[in-house]
Amino acid sequence: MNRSPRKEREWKEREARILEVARRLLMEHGYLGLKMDQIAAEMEYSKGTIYQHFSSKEDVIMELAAQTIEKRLELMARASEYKGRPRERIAALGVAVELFVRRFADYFRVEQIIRADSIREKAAQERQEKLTACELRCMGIVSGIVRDGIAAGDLTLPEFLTPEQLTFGMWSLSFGGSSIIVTGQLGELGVEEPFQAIINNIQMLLDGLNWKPLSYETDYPQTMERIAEEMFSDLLDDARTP
Amino acid sequence: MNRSPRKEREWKEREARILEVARRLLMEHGYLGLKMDQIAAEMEYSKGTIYQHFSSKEDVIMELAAQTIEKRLELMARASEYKGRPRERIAALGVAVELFVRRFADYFRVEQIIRADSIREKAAQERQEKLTACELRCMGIVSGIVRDGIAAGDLTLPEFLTPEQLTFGMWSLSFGGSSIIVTGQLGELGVEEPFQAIINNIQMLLDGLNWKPLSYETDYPQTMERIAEEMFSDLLDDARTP
DNA sequence: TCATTTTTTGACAATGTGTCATTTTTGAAA
DNA sequence: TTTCAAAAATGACACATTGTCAAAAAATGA
Repeated sequence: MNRSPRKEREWKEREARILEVARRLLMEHGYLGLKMDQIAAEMEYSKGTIYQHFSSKEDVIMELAAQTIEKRLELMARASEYKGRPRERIAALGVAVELFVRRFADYFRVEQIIRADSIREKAAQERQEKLTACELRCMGIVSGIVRDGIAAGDLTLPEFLTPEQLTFGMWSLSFGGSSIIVTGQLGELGVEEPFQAIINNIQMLLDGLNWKPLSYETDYPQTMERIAEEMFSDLLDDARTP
Repeated sequence: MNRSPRKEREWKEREARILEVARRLLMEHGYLGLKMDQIAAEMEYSKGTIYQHFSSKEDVIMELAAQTIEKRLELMARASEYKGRPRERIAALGVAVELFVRRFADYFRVEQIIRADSIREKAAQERQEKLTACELRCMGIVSGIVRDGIAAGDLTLPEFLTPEQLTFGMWSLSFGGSSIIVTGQLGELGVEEPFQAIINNIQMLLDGLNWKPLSYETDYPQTMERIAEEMFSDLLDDARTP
């Protein structure tokens, strides 16, 4: 349909700007408060033009979500490259995911929104698939490391737990915890340092499975500190002391 | 404002019917597909009457959510009464929550929806507080049992994990896992028996913390089976074999 | 320069929420 | 049984927002 040398670039730039504005407005006013008219106004384009890029408001949000997951996938992929024993690589993933949630809290809130029904359905097919594929690859990275651990002889799973089920467990802990954190209602509950709590709970889970080296045999906090500095220095700055 | 002997009963009955219809429509068509007009039509009342009970669509959903949490609190409170060692009582909570999610999957999806932004804000103040209070009491039940475990000498938490943080961990695992299950996209990921997986992961977590009796010292699956039959026979029927 | 194609625009139809003046029902006193 | 004021129910309406599309404007290139 479309062909153009530099037109293509301009088109992409504009799409990026739409998403930028949309993300800001979404964070400011929430799902119900995001208005297509307002996006158009802030962009100094008309609504019709926005609809040239996206088929609906939900479609915009879906694309924001896709960006989210891609960002996380990127960080996780980076972390999984860490040279070390499998359990240390899991710790590296922990660093990645924590940094992701802290540094891109807005991204995460978008993920929350699209999980609530209906929104997914109204988005373009293509975007949905992109998103599902990304999620799958994220899971794949984790369960790959679990299998590496088994192969290395560091981990023997009980017969009632498959690698996918363990992955699901860590995923649930991380996702559920982050959801609760981001949604707010945590302050009143007296949970200190919730991010650290997620990581510590995962450590205890892995200890329970006797995944070597155990948490008291290795200084994982130090390892994670090092990983953060070595692999994610670009994202670090103030995220450590909020 | 209102006073009436049997009027009051009729009012409550109608409110219950509104919620019943709303819940069904919400489950059928999702958040965006829930129309106040349609609720009115199915009720054979006019829209204005619905608005006498609820200030907005979001307010209706919020009340559905409050029912959700109340239901869960009820089941959890029942489970916590189990006469046994603290870790067994945690297992009882596991039974309760699993039954809750399976038996009241629709309730849970509502909880999902209200976590996505904005909806909360548009609901009546009173309903919001009711909901937060319920959540707090749910957490309280769990951390109470954790403290009982410590007091009984069955559990010694490492200095880096408070009872609230452990509670937060189990909560995240359970909530996150249930969210992922209910939202669907699980089939493609190759996770078998996800409910059992949640429970097993929690068991491994508690083993990692050395909470006695450890999972291989006691037949927890059998214990849970028994608890289900003794304490929750009214909810059991087909929930065991889906 | 001007004809043709592409892009942008914003008025508009469609849909839905929440309100409120008007109508209907209720129930107690006459 | 009739009467009438208070309470409850109604649905037309005002308003907001989405998504569309014919018309206007801009870009292209001969």
